[in-house]
Amino acid sequence: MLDPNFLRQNTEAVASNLARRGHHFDLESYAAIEKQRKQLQVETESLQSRRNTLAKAIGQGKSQGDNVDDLLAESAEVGESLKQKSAALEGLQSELEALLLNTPNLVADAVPDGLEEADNVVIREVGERPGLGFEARDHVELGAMHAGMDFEAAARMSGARFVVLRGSMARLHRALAQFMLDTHVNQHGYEEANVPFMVLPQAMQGTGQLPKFADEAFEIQGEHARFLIPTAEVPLTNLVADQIIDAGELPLKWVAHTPCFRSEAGAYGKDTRGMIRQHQFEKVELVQIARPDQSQEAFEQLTSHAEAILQALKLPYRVVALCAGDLGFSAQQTYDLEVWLPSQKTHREISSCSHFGDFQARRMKARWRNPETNKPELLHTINGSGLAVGRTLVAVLENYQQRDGSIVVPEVLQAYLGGQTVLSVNV
RNA sequence: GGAGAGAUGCCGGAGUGGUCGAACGGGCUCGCCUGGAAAGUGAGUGUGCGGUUUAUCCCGUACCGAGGGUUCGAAUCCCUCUCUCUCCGCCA
Repeated sequence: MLDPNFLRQNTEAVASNLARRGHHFDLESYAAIEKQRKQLQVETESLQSRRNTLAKAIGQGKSQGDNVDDLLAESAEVGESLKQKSAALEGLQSELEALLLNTPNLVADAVPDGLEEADNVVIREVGERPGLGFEARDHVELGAMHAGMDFEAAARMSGARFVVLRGSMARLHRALAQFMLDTHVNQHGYEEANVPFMVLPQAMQGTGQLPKFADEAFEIQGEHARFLIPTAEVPLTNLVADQIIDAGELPLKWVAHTPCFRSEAGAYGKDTRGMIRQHQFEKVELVQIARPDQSQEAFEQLTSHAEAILQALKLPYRVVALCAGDLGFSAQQTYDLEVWLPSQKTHREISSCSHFGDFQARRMKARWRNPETNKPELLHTINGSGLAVGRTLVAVLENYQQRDGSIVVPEVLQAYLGGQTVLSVNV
């Protein structure tokens, strides 16, 4: 959520910033609502003030045996008009809140201009593409050769966009997740967390998935509304919701391995083949909660932590700075990490690292106590995939495939597979 | 699933209709004391929103788990919900 105060005082600057990402902020209707709100709030509060004064006087008068009929009469009048004013005010305030909840974050200055994917800027390219010397098979084909990916069985029980992994594919998938967790915990100083996979609507609102993107998440039927998490960002970031964190504890660095559930509404016909876009996938997620003056550095650092996994796996990738129009709703700045897929002869997103500034923190009421002011101030939140496990599996299979379809096990994973160095087709 | 108890400020814990933003204790901050420290001692110590100012100050308002109600007036009374704890049952 944007700072309402800042918005009030810099409305046009906000509107032109949001225009960078292609969001139209309706200046006129905002100004109209805001003007009414101000007037109504002043009126309401002065009525409340009058009511409090009267109530006090009535109490005192009664205790002294005075006649308080006049005061009671006025109080009844005040109560009546207060009822109307406050109802009107409430309506306006929720209108304003709805507007704010549906307004995306401001775009950081460093973000490149542009409205489409084509305007994204490649910042660096790392690693060497494998010289296979033969036509690359895609992961679906490789999975089939290893009898390790059963899309049909998954479809029978769960419908489209699911997969059953078996044997070496399941084990390789698990090894990847374990390796990522261990690396972030042991090398990068993150605390491992195991979190709920279902959350209440307010948690989804805190990180920005609600109210605007309800149709992209799975909602649980039941007594209470709950959502399957679309990413561990939601439970991890919400760890600081409604909290005031001591300065000494910052930055908080969390990592969690969770399933992620996405309805992929609006993605019909896109990536229908294979494991690239599923309703359920696994991800190792990094989250940092930082003080504002250190958040930019934390963002760059977190990105490098995600990159470290790709580097350790010796997967070729590139870092892309998303242009303003391609930024997610809550993000002020985002780097995507895209891994090279030989079968598609292109880079595909395998991680997205974003800086949210205080946008999520304001929604969550996540604050820290600034020792300089001794006041609670909003935190900054940062997160990124480190990495998407399913897509990493795809990348490993495709980049490490041999002519006969066997897969060389990346060195760092061998310990997780009992020392195995190759996954052969005929086993 | 059944029975009961509870939810108050950074923490503990009072408060059962008015002068309660909330006693008291602890903690913390700033002083005093001291060669320094402990002990002692004095003062201070919530947040959101709005107005004003915009560096503060100040004023108003709201907040005692959440939402609704009764009342001139609610932390205090009533209703609903959520969460926590204890006992029983069930269960991975």
